[in-house]
Amino acid sequence: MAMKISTPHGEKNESKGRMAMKRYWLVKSEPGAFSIMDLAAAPDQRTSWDGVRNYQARNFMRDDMRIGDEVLFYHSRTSPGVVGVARVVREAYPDHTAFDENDPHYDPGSDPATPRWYMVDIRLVRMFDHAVSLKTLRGIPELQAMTLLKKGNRLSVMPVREEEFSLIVDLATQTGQPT
DNA sequence: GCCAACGTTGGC
DNA sequence: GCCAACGTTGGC
Repeated sequence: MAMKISTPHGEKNESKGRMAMKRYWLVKSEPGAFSIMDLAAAPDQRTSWDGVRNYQARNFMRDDMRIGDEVLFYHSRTSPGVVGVARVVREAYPDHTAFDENDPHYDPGSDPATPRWYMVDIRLVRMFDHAVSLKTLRGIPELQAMTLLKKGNRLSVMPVREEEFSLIVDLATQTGQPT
């Protein structure tokens, strides 16, 4: 009997011996809570992306994020914009901060036997010399389909198209960037 | 600091 | 299952 392989998106990215397709993401953080400077200063320039308490964001991390995927690091609220790139270095595992009643993200509904919340680990790849501001992103026609730019969007972990990722990295590399 | 938009909760 | 109330996010 032949083994059937299916994934949430119907892609054969786990067939044996086949290279998995690399994906691109964007994660948000309020710099007051955890900034890209904090990531740069962390041991091994690495952190667990804990505290996500939104099911859609959790599903992206738990079901779709793979080691090697690249991640745009976005600062929200304070001078909002993309400030650098990170990489997924560990795939989803239970977010233990949900079990800690002293943690601000404690969730009494999540118990260790059946964890409700998951996190991945990311490592800094590069910090941009010049942030690509939200205002700049809004001015670029090719980026208008991004979830990030949708009105009222509050997702803190979201997929990004490869072309969007590349374009934003290119913008960060250009000089004379309006801020 | 304001407030619109959103996700979650809970009464019914 | 509906939906009003509530707490949170995040741009401005």
